[in-house]
Amino acid sequence: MNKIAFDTKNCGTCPIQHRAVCSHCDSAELQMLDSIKYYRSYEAGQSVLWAGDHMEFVASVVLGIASLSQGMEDGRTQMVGLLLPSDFIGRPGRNASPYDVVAVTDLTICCFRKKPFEEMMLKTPHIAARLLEMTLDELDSAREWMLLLGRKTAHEKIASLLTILATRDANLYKKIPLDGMVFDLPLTREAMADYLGLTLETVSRQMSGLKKAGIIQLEGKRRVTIPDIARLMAETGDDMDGGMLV
Amino acid sequence: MNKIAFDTKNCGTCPIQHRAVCSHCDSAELQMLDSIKYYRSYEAGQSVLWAGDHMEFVASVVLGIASLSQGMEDGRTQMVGLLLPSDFIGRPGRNASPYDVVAVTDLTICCFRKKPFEEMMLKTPHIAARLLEMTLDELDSAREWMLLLGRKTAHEKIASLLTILATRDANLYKKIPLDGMVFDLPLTREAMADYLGLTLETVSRQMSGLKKAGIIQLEGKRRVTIPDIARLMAETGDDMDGGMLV
DNA sequence: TGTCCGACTTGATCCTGATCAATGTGATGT
DNA sequence: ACATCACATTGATCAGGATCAAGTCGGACA
Repeated sequence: MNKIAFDTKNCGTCPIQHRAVCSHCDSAELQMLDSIKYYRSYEAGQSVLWAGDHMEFVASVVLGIASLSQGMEDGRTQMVGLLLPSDFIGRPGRNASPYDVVAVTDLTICCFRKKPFEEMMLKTPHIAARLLEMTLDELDSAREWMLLLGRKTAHEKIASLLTILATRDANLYKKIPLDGMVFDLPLTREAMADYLGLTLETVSRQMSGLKKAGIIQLEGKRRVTIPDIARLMAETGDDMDGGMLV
Repeated sequence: MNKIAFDTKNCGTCPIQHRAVCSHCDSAELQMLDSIKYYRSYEAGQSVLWAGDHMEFVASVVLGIASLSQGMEDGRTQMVGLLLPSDFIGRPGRNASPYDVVAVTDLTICCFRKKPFEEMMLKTPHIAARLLEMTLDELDSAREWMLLLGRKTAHEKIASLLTILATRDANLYKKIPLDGMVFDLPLTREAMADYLGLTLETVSRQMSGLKKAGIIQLEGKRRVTIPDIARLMAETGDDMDGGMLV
């Protein structure tokens, strides 16, 4: 998944988003980026963009989580992207978002005015290269997600999501994925359902099932303890060798 | 979907794959690409690459259709990509395919040796830009596909697939999508099922259903006639305004 | 001409997850 | 302390697709 490390040195006041687009920033580039950037913050549940909205910026997630969703007329919705700190919003050469972008948790993004950002991209090829790399990573995770949506059972879907969230949390805080780990679900049951292509009732039932089976413990609605991560991963249906293909 | 037009002028002996990676080829670039390329052909059903295989090339589809699939241990598989002429196979900076690549129809691809191709990419930024554009297009269609897998009924899935294949056929031969159009399904029922996250029996039943409803006509197993494309599209569940977001 | 085989169709039944409905829980504010 | 509200759980029932099991069709080949 090639995420940017959560590390503030080298990049001054706005580290994450700079390094998200550029891992070899020189000071001229930093200065350029600084001059075209501004921040926006949203509360959990707020909409950042509606599908079809004009976008005058591209942006990078600084703090919190955002989702991309596609909707159908009758109200059915499917989440198609989950954006974490350092992930990129928007697309060079596109003026409108084809997706709803929603703040899942409280969210801060760093926006870059589109026109100058695109000009800068033309002048600094390694920014384009970095974007290509990030986009290919996103494509890979979209394809993994397609397998989940098309072929996994509700049970496997939930186990997969918990594994993803747990692993992500472990990486974020630079812990090795550990048995006995505790973390807070950043998603409501409804958001989990949208992610997994299920109803929120099914999500709730499956969570209760995993709890009864002793695979997870729940404290309140959001706090999850995973006593034995291998046991959870055994429920995902995934290949266990897990060797990342480079 | 930003596909390359099926047009041979300007690009000599190997037009499609060159223009797939480069819409502004100059002769030095063409010469360079020529020197590192070779062709491979496969029969329908043959495997091009197994997941995990070492890849010494990147490639571009010249003729025919290939699929990317993910498998699970127990044999369940999900198609995650359908590659048409001009589509790109492989990823700069990656040595093994994470997917099974299979020739859906008879297939010819044009391979470029990976090392020199990557070196060339570094020297010619518009190739990287073109790859970024293509990758973003693929990401968009993957996300559309996720909505289909997660939220559409079997009925809507089939209608969507037929619409996609019909539209694609119409574009390929530069016909305006037309009522009364006839085309051959390039996919077996099983491949359709893998594409849609269904079983082949369900695919078959839904096809029969559409036929009984008079929305499509079937001659033999593969030849499809669509008397009224709007009527088919009404079954997809999709937004009808269809304005491509640029 | 027959038979063989793979691709497809159709039928009967089962089961997972959706739907509809009621209830529970905890945080917030008054 | 209580009302309120959003979020979550649980139950009862239903239905869309999966599964298991025969059959059909059409082309290749002896």
